[in-house]
Amino acid sequence: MKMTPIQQRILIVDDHPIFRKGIAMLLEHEHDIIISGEAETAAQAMGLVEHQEFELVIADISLKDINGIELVKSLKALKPHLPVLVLSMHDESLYAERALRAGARGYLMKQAPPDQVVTAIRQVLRGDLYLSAAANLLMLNSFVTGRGSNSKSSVEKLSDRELEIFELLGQGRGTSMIAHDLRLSVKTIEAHRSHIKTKLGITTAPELVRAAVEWVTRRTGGDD
Amino acid sequence: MKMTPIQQRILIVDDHPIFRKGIAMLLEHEHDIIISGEAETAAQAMGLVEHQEFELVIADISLKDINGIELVKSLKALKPHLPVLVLSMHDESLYAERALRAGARGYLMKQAPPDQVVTAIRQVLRGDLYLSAAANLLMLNSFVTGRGSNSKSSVEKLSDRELEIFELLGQGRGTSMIAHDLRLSVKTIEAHRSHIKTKLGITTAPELVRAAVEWVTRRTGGDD
DNA sequence: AGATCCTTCGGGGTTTCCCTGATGCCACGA
DNA sequence: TCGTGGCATCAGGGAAACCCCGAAGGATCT
Repeated sequence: MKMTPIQQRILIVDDHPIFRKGIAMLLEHEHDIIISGEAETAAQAMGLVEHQEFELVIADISLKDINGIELVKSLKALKPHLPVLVLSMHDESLYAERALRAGARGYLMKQAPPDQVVTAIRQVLRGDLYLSAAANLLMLNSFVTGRGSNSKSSVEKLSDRELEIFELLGQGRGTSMIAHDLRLSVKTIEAHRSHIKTKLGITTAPELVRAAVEWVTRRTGGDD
Repeated sequence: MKMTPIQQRILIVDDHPIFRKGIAMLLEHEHDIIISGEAETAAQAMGLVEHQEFELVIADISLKDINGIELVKSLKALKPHLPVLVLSMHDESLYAERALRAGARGYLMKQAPPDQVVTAIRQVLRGDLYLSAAANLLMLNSFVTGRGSNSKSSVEKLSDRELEIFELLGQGRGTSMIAHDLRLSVKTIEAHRSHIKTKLGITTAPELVRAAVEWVTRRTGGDD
């Protein structure tokens, strides 16, 4: 019998098996923490959360079915007190802010050193917020300038849902495909497209796709 | 002393520490394989390869300093017989072809199941090529149709007119716009689009635009 | 309590997409 | 010289996407 009275059960949501292994390895020597669930998609994650108890969810931003931000919202709706730590692969303050607004309790980039990851997990488990240093600065910046103002890359002005659709457009997905992915009406996607165009000052459909593709490749294959 | 006569030394190049841990965990029980080097950037990797001996390099596509493809080329220049296994986040065809052309001996996506990763490592160590199933199909497509002389970026197969239209598509021009620009019938542009899609192995309209945009941005702001 | 987004859709008209041809043109080889 | 085949040009017609309207239920902020 050990001294550890309660083990903190964690659910990992990430579509990269190797990455999940990495987290597992990090927590190998933290005996009071145990990974008691893994999911590759948001849908799987929701299913697990419904039937099992967890003390923490670690979720990636980019999942296959839906955006990680949406997953955070869904989780909040189902289990308001279940803390979520959000991981993202390529920094960007954009997602940090959205993640916290959606109810996440922490935000961390995957480039973070291992000890920082453990720190973040412990901090969120304790009930605190965790923001990595880089995200921290950017958050401050965006609070000072007055919350979602203009000076940014104008993609900032998109809502969560709009951004999600913008990204899918940038991956070469068509309207009806996206509607199917998100289980929404084609009409809804059309409305979002229209709103995105307005916000970005774009007038034609092909220009919208071009902007989306360039934005996605800039953050996926880019240097920034 | 164990029976293992030679340990295969591996260098991992990836800017995500957690991911490197994940690979390490996968190879924990493969006693003839050892991770004897880790690097976060291409520059670091080159430094290590100069001073140490490795039997295999596992490299991510998206690094901080330069593209992983360029790293493969540099490694080939320095150690022509050192095999490289390339990992990538979530795209598929675009980089697989480039990676192999640059001299990589294998291509794998990070979504791959753990056992597939081990298989890939062993296969490349043995001297074989490794292509994941999804990449496989796309490569076959481009080799079979390309056969012999070219097998270039497959955009080479487009006729002059088709290439012209492809470029305009990549600039975000719509069908009717292009028709007007070139003083042609909309029907003609539609025919060209259709032919381009066939030649590039593309099935949907949005994918065509995405391919065109990526090609154009790579050509104007590009690397190779 | 009102204003303002966000998100979700429908109607209806216009445009684009896509499949199936069809017509000249030109080059290459049997 | 006569196919054969790629290239460029277009039409018809049905399906799908796009675009301009409107609208309703929520969330948030003032």
